[in-house]
Parts: sequence; structure tokens; C-alpha cells
Amino acid sequence: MSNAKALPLLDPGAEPCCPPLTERPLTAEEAVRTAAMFKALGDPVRLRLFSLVASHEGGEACVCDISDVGVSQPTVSHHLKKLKDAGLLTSERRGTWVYYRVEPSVLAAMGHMLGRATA
Amino acid sequence: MSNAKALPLLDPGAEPCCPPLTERPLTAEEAVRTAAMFKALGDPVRLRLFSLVASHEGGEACVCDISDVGVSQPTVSHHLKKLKDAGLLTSERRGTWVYYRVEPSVLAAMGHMLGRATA
DNA sequence: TGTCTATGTTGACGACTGTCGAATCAGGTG
DNA sequence: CACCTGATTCGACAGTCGTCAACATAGACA
Repeated sequence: MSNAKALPLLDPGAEPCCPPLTERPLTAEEAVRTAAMFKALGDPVRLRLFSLVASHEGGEACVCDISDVGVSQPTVSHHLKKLKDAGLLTSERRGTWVYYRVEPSVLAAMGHMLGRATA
Repeated sequence: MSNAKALPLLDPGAEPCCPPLTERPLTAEEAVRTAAMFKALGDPVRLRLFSLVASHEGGEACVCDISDVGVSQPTVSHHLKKLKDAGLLTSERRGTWVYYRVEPSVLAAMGHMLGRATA
């Protein structure tokens, strides 16, 4: 987390994960890992925070810019941490503010599972 | 797996839903609706059941064929109902057995949000 | 150095969720 | 008709989750 690199510095055992859901049944282990990512996006506040970061210019945003989602700031921090734990976001402190950015590889993996990118 | 009909017999307010997450921040309402779908897939058992149905031939499977996910049958039924409530599955009773099938439009919508499926 | 602003952490509370056993409903078969 | 199998619903329980107020930490600036 030193600086900007698109290199997917993946968490322990975070491959492309899984084939499209329409291709083959998931194993128990795959399901556990994948469900964790879906669960991270399964909360309205978290989903909104994630979209705020993902749609921000450069794919990064500081907390001060996305704290307007209707909950208290500790709660925002809590959800941001959950997203980070799920591997969907990475954080970087730059001076006074902390910037969050999306992990594009994980996003693509989830989209691949759902959208059957057979093309 | 070119199913016969892609007809989306939509649930109450089940449009294409939302733009890709990387395009624009979701509104609160969009986030609530979309998070419900992600949450439905946010449980390992449910995700496995869903993949079992989705990957079955014809996109449909009877309960008797997907009950081997490590939990009791009432629990399977419970999760199946959740998936149905979320609009991800539809059920149909055919004689003795009940068949579940995936709702392709919802799958595509989620994939579109995450991975911008292709283009 | 001290103080102020910006984030993250802790502890607690209410609500929801996943799970099971038992009971119930639906349909087929003798 | 009675009976049996498959599937859902009911009631209850433990565990997790989302939320907040209060406190702690990190860095900037005077």
C-alpha cells in the first residue's frame, strides 16, 4: 500500500476465485469465500460507500467526501473497514486525509461470476 | 444453455436496476434494492444452492437434487425461499417435486453493475 | 509544544439471521 | 381410503450485524 499500482496484491488465496455461477456448482470452500464478498456488498450503506469510491475520479476518494450516507461517522468507518477486510477496498493515508480506492480485480471477478463473460 | 425464453417476468420494480458501480454513485433507494440482491447471495449455503440451480441443465433443478449442501432440509427450503423473495429464483411444482430455476435478467443486471459485463 | 481537525477503535444495545426439530401441507401409490 | 414421501412452515435458540456515543489516535498548524 505504498503507492498506486494496479498489481493485485491479493489476500491469502484470492485467485480469480470461481467460474461463472451458471457454469458449475461452487464447492463449499468457494462458496464461503465468494459469499463473503457478496455479503460485504449486501448492506445498503456499504454498497453506497463502495459506489461512491468506485465512481470517484481515479477510483479513489477520501472519507471526508463520502461520509454523507445518512449514518454517523464511526459507522462509516466501520463499514469501510468491512469493505477493506473483504478485499474490495484499499486505504491509504495521505497527510490529514485517508483515501480509499477500489480493488479492480475483485470487482471483475465478481462480475465474471454473475455476468458469464463468455464473450 | 440458451434457454427458450429470456422473458423477464419481473417482480415489483425489477428494472435493469442500476448503472455500473464505477459509473455513478447509487442513490439510497437504488442501494437498498440492490443490496437486497447481494445480501441474498451473501450466504455460503444460499450461494451454493443458487449455483446448483444455475448450473443445472436447463437452468432448473428440483429440491431433491440440491439438498446436499450440509444443512437440514428445512434450512434448504428456508434459503430457497429467501432467494425467491429476492427475485433470484422462481419455483414451480411439477407433480411430486418442486423445481427451481434462475431469473436470468436479475443475474445479468448484477453482472452489469459489477463487471460491465463486456463492452 | 499545545491544540485542533480528521479517522479509527471500543463497548454496548437492539434487531436480524441461520439453524434445527417438530408439525403441517401436497401429491402419489397401495 | 390409508399411508408414505417430498417440501414447506412454525417456534425457538444462539450467533452475527448495524448502529451509536464516547474515547483514542494520527497528523497539521500556530
